[in-house]
Amino acid sequence: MWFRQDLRLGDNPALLAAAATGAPVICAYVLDDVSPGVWKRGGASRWWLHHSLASLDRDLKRQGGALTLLAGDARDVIPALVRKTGARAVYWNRRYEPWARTRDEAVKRTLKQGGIEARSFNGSLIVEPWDIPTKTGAPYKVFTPFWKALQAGHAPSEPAGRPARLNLIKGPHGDALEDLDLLPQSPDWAGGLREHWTPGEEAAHDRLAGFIANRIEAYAGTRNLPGRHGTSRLSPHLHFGEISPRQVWHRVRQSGLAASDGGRTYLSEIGWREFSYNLLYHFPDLPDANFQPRFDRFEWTGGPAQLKAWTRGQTGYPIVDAGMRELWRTGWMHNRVRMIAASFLVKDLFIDWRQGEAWFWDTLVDADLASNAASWQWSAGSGADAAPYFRIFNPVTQGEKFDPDGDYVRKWIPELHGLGAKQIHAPWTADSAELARAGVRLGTDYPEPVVDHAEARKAALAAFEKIKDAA
DNA sequence: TTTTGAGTTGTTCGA
DNA sequence: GTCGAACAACTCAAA
Repeated sequence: MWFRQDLRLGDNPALLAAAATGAPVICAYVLDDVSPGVWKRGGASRWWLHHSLASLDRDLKRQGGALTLLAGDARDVIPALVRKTGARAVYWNRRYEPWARTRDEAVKRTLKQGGIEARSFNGSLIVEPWDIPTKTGAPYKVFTPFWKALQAGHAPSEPAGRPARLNLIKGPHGDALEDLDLLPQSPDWAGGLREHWTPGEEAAHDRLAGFIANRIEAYAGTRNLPGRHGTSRLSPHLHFGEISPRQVWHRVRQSGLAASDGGRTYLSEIGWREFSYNLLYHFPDLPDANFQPRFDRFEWTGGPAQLKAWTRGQTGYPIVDAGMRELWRTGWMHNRVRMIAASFLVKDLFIDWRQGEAWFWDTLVDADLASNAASWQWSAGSGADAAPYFRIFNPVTQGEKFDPDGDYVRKWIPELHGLGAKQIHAPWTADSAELARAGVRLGTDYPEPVVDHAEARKAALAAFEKIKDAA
């Protein structure tokens, strides 16, 4: 059993099939930093992976097995492991990243040439991207019809539990987890991650249960409020396959809330994950190239200084900076704020969305090639079914609307703590007495805005106008 | 083949 | 303060 991004024992099709053979099963994980090229896993994601592997190894040991850890190009490592162990078959759950598809096909070919059975399964998606075409056979490019078709024709079957009889044996000694170098050493910047997250299958189910018990009913409204704990925070668990979308779907149904506003809205977010994978599969350039080629002519005039202000949370727009600091500290950012921060990078700072995509890739614990690429292209306006060009978020209005008391900003930008709700999203509008009372020296404790949003908006509209004709 | 209806998440302006 | 319209035109998906 070759584990990849399916780090769970429950509802794991490849593991179930391996168990069903009755043969002894060796469990392996390969840290392959070679095959992904530029899309090698980022720092925050590596931290998560470390702990998720540790968790899976503990679970396997309880069943008499263990996880064999190996590093290197899976095209070499997997066949070598087969030779060493005398394995007769290798089972795994599919991945959809372009580099992973190429790699896995090669592994499969090599194994089959050697007379080894190689089987892959669907362990990550409700519907395989090739199983949900439009009536003309083309892939869906618009979310709503895609989601309708999925619900009508591809509702997932009941999730399976853990294999009832699993004959695990220990494989050869591989690398020690510590030697895979997944954790930051000097400096150890993972303190905020440890505070906020517990990787692993059990924690994933706890998160989901807590969400369904306490938050899903009000989700349609509270999901937009970054100062409240209104979302499920399941994204990293889903990314690593500690829980399957099918399990999520059925837990929500079992709760009886699937048809409520909150339940429907939440399940549609699972739908967006599916849609992103559908796009990535059919358009493998999605992470690297504008889906709409006319965006190739867009003039990205923002430079390194602006990018630095954005990544450090020093743009002078509190809602943007709060989000960027939450990301840096916890490896996660609230979805509403992701949209605001993305809109700001692209439409206020005129920086190519791919730079934002790369930053998120490195800093998010839930960094996922499909979701990250599809969402950045959506925000930039360059994607399939993207936001209309005139949809430019106003960071002040958004802050006032979705963080009305300023709690979220105060949490992540302590230097603005003394400002009231009226000024906290636009500190430059406070008069000098108010600033003095709050103990804020603008330009010293907290930056002046790096750009004037009203001007930037006009410039963005003009820039979009320029690339409008001739698609 | 042609037609028709629709398309995640917003902002601004003027009445 | 509130509300509706304008912001473009295009592409997608299905009838």
